[in-house]
Amino acid sequence: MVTLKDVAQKAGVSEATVSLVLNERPGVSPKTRAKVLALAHELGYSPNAVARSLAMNKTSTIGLVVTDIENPFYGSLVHFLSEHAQKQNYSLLIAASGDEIENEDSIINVFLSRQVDGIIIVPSQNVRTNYQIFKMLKKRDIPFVFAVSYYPEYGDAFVMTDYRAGSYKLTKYLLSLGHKKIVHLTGPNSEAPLNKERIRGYHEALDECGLADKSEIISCSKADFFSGYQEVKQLLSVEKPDAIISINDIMILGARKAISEAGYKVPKDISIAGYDDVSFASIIETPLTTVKQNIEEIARLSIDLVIKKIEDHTIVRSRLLVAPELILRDTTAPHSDQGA
Amino acid sequence: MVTLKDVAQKAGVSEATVSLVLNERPGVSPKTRAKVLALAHELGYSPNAVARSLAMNKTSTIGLVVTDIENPFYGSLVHFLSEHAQKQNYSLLIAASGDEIENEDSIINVFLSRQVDGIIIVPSQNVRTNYQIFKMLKKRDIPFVFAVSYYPEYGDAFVMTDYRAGSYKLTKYLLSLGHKKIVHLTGPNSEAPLNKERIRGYHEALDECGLADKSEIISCSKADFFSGYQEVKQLLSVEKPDAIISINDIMILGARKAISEAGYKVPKDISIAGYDDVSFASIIETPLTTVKQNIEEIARLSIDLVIKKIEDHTIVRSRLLVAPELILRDTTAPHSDQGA
DNA sequence: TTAATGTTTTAAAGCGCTTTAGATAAATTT
DNA sequence: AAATTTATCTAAAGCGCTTTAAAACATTAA
Repeated sequence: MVTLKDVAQKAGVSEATVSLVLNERPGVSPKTRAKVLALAHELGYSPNAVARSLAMNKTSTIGLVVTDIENPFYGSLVHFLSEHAQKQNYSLLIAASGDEIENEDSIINVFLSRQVDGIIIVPSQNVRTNYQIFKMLKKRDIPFVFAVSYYPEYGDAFVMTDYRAGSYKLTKYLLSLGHKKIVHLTGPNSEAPLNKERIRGYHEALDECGLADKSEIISCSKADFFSGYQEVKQLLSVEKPDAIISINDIMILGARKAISEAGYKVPKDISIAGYDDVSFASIIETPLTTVKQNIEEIARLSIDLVIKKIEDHTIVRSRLLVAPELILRDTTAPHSDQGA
Repeated sequence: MVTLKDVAQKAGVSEATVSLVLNERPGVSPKTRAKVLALAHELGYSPNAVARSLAMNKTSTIGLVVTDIENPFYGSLVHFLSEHAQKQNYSLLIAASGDEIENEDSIINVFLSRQVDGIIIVPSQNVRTNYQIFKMLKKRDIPFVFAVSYYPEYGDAFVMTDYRAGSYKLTKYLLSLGHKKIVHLTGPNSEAPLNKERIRGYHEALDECGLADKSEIISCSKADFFSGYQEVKQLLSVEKPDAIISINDIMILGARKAISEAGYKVPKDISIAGYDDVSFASIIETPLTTVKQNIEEIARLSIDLVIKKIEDHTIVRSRLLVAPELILRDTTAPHSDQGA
């Protein structure tokens, strides 16, 4: 392995000089600069970032703890986070928590040990009872930001979709189609921002139309396909709503399965809509009406925010909401009372 | 920040002793060991992995360069890689190449600069013309393994599905249903192992049934939904095959769209099958017959292999093929000649 | 009691870099 | 030509850890 020292010796200058050259710092003559550069190239010198980090007390590394990369939504998020981090010359240390709270904590500790400059957390949707770790991060002044979700009381930076607005828009749209009974499928922890804000938007829309009494929230034990299927199967055995919406795209596909099995057609008998607009939403047989989260924007803002916090340590609070977009496809149709 | 030195001073011992204790090395009395441990805990000492790496010339970090995490298949792979790396006390530095060859190279260089202990490469499917980087890795004796795909001439370690076997099984199955004309949709670079081996399996199965002359490969410009749609639309305007298979699940959904638009029913008129068994394959309206890759196994073997290479530098070659599994769902049915 | 052996402990060097303060050389001013 | 100023360069310390070789101490054997 060729080190800075080697370059210095070959070039007949001090290590300090080589360091200055390689970091494009002023105070070295064009002549020596050229000589050093040539030699470095010739020897195939590649700086040792570990040594550099130790000396500078900065690793140019961001730690990313993410619940579940398997989920295409998070996969996409990781993709854009990686892309933007690279652009800014940061590397990403990534670890999947598998949606387990304890894993989150231990991953964060590993990150700290590895001296990451900042941390991006895509938190588990499970219920957390112990917030020690975030208090600690704050006390130790480690820059961290929440992406996609967050804990309202802890951390003063997050980036996520304006869930309220998304659900509001979607519900309004369904109401405009003449639907009255719109059932909202939600995840297990209805206090999680991911669920709560969506429900808020839903309620606001209903209220505005004087349909508050039609509100029906069904809380699924897990926010997955099977859970959506089961809950809707159960639901349909007692009543037939006009429409069903959900906090993600996957659960609503489970719902659709139950709907088909019950002998109803989508969207003729029941309109359905998802949330997220994951990759498959547009390519399935009946493309899904859904609310698209601008994942790339969330990723970009998250990276920028954490870097900002790293570089000027003075940021107070920034809570960024990214506007969602209503994507109309084929699973929603006017209520059968209204003409098609 | 509390350092090893702080702990040493408080405990009234040397830094060397503290180091021995913290690394659970012999040669220190139980008494001092206890004292040091207690103090370390009390002070909230957390070792600085960067300093450690520099001293030991080992980072316990694996660099992962992956084409496209957005693709649920790779997302899932990354998930399991992360999980297994954590279990073995390695961290993962991840970067997405966005399927661009040049990015792959520059990412690898960043990894080298960061002194990763080894590299896992999930290569782009684009055609590579310059293999310098792999030669360099080899020359510098950097452990690296290819996952999911590989370059036959470069690198002596890879882990991937036995694509040949998967396509063979699937084709055999379709033949057993009475189909004769089975069209195979493949990606742009038919020399990439990902495509080549699949085609081999397909041909072997046809040959065995004396149907070699029925073989038809359609090469799509990109291995995505739209490309699958277009090629099959074109195909159906001239002939109607018995079945269509593909190198992944996404393209075959494109194909299905074209099939529907042409007025055919799946699977009554045309059977279709994908490859990969990505998450959505089972939850769409008509669940997809496909070949499941054992992603978790691929991930586990990749991590184990690279770590093995890191720890005992003597491995020669290991080319691991993971068995795929045929998943029968609802998009395949007997040929209409045969009774249902 | 001394020598020999074994156990614990530590001083010091080193990992590859950055940075600071001072040395040296060159350019400018009087 | 000497005195300043300015531009280049470098010695040395330091980042937080590991490791080696030797020192210090305790134990056992002779």
